[in-house]
Amino acid sequence: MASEVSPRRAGYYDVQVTTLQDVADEAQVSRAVASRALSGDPSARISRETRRRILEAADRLGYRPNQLARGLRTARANAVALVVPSVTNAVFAELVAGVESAAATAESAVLLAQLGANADLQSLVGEGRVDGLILQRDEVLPDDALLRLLDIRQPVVLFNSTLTGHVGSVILPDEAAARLATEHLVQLGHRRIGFIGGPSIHDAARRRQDGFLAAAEAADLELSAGQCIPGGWEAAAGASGFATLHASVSGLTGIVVASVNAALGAMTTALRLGLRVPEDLSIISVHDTWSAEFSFPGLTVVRMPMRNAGRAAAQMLMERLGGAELRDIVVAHPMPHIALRGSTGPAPE
Amino acid sequence: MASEVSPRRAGYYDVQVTTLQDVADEAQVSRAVASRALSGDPSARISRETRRRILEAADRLGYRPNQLARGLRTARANAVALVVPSVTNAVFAELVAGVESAAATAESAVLLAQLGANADLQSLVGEGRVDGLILQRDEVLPDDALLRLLDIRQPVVLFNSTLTGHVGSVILPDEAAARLATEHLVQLGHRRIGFIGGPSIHDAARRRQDGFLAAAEAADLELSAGQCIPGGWEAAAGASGFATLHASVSGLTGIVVASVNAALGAMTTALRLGLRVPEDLSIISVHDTWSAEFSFPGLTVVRMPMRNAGRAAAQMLMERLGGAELRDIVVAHPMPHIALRGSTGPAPE
DNA sequence: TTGAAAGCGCTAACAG
DNA sequence: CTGTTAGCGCTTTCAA
Repeated sequence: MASEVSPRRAGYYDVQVTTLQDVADEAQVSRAVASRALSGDPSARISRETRRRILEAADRLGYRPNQLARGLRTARANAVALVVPSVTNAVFAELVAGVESAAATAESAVLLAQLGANADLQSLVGEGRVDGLILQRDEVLPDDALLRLLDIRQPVVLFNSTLTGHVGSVILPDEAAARLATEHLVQLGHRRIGFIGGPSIHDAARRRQDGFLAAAEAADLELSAGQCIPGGWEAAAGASGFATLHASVSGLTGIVVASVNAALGAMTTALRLGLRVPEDLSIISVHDTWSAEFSFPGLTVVRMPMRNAGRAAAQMLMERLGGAELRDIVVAHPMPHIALRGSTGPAPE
Repeated sequence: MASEVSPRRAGYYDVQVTTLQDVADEAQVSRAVASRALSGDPSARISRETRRRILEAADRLGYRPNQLARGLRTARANAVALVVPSVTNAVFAELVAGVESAAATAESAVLLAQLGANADLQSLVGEGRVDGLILQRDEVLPDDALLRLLDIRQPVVLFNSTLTGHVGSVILPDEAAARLATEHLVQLGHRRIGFIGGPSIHDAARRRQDGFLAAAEAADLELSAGQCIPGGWEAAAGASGFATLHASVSGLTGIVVASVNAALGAMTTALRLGLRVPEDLSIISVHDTWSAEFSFPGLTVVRMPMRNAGRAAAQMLMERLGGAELRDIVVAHPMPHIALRGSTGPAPE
């Protein structure tokens, strides 16, 4: 009874897969009915028996819809792209997980991509492979260049950046996180606290600096020039940032670093300079990764709701594809909270 | 003169993009000619003047080919997937770069994906989005399950695994790397050297263990039971591996760890146990990452030709798509070599 | 409840 | 050298 999977014409088209037609043949119905039955749309009126036959046939033949054909027909790729500066950055592990979980709910695939030097979203998004994207800007692209980059037909959700002229951002509670980090050191008795920020181009970096400054002011800390400096997100930036800080400001007993990779770089530099952590110097940072857990000493960090932010970003994008408008939202749940490890301790003396 | 970009029918198809037809209209030629001119195929005989007009029109209209339509027509997605256990693992940074560079040469896109618990290559590859894939197996999937997973129509290049019943692997010089690492410790005077391997399920782990054992034998080291143990690729595995090793074997002055993340976990555990690195214990590992550079002490590692291996994998896959056969190859260029950092030093006494 | 037909954007065979 | 035509696999009217 089971009919053969139809052989395709030879020639340019020789990838033989089970098509909808094969399923329809097997179930003795037309393509149209098979399509409706498999779409899962409950409003499609199909007899119980026919639907069963079709589903069985599809199952027996191992049918998978061709997403290229489907996408061509419906003008929907059923995929979104998650674009980050560097996919191998452990900071993104939970972000990716959040995005994937929300996308899976909407039966959309997630394509990961890096925002390389030859940043060209057009080639990614302009060729129909994705319906929209979630983008984390990198350290170097200035606002106007980013805005030009975003001048595409597809919706874009910015991850942890707001941009004048663009609506659709998912923002983390950066200010609160940096404040919390600073307060932690203050509570441990630190009075001379330095701050190594993110790339000054990045608004998240500004928010974290604001958080540091607010907490410093609230605690009545005096900040000398050069005690609060810009840096970057990566280890090298943290390393050179700490070297600068150490050379220009004396007597620091604690530092807040805007991001975890930079903090690891800063801590290593401090240790190499002969400082003891946390006896001489406490270090705390924002974001959690396995590398913070497995550094020595373990790095105390403020955990951010990365997973939920990723989920929110994907959800908002999906809703946009369903017709809703993009908005700017803050994901503050769960609130930033401290993962206490070994890099912070009481201020010396 | 410039004609309007044609408005599409309203309805389900309302994504308005510039199509080939628009370019053809603008250049006053047929779609077919426009297609040939834009394909870049030099054997397509088109008058210089016509080609110029078409290229200009495409440029003026910002034409981008719809890859879904193209893929549907040619049965080629012009994309390959790179599937790894965890995209955020820094070990893959160079692998990704290598794959992307080779894919770019073939004008193929690279889609990154994680081999999650719900490992289902079918949904990735069976729906026409990619022409083939490069796969790095994870720690848990046994051979037979992997083989079943690979039972797909599209070609698969395995990264650093060989598998009976599957041809098409790109292998690193694991044995040489582990041997080199061990020899490095021997040259520093170490005689009691432990080994924390990868997941025993993984043939790369076996090769690295073989390298360790070969070097140990060549140097006439005596190995007591439990001195060479299986572990895993990640930090937690290295941490517990070291704890086991430390508890069961006394007097070790050096350890070789099969992979860098695990080595960082092992080193941290050693430091937390009060051992000094490298004064009491030297640690060396295979693979390089920024985290090895920025650990304290810096982790001495054996660098592997990850970038070239990635490039080779992608190249082989592209050639397969062009009709060639898959093979099993070893990428040993540049040869494994040591990046000397602070975690290794002369044996104590 | 089902089927016939059209067509998404593109490329390749073939004819002119 | 250029145009006509057909059709990749799918979904969605529209008519039966």
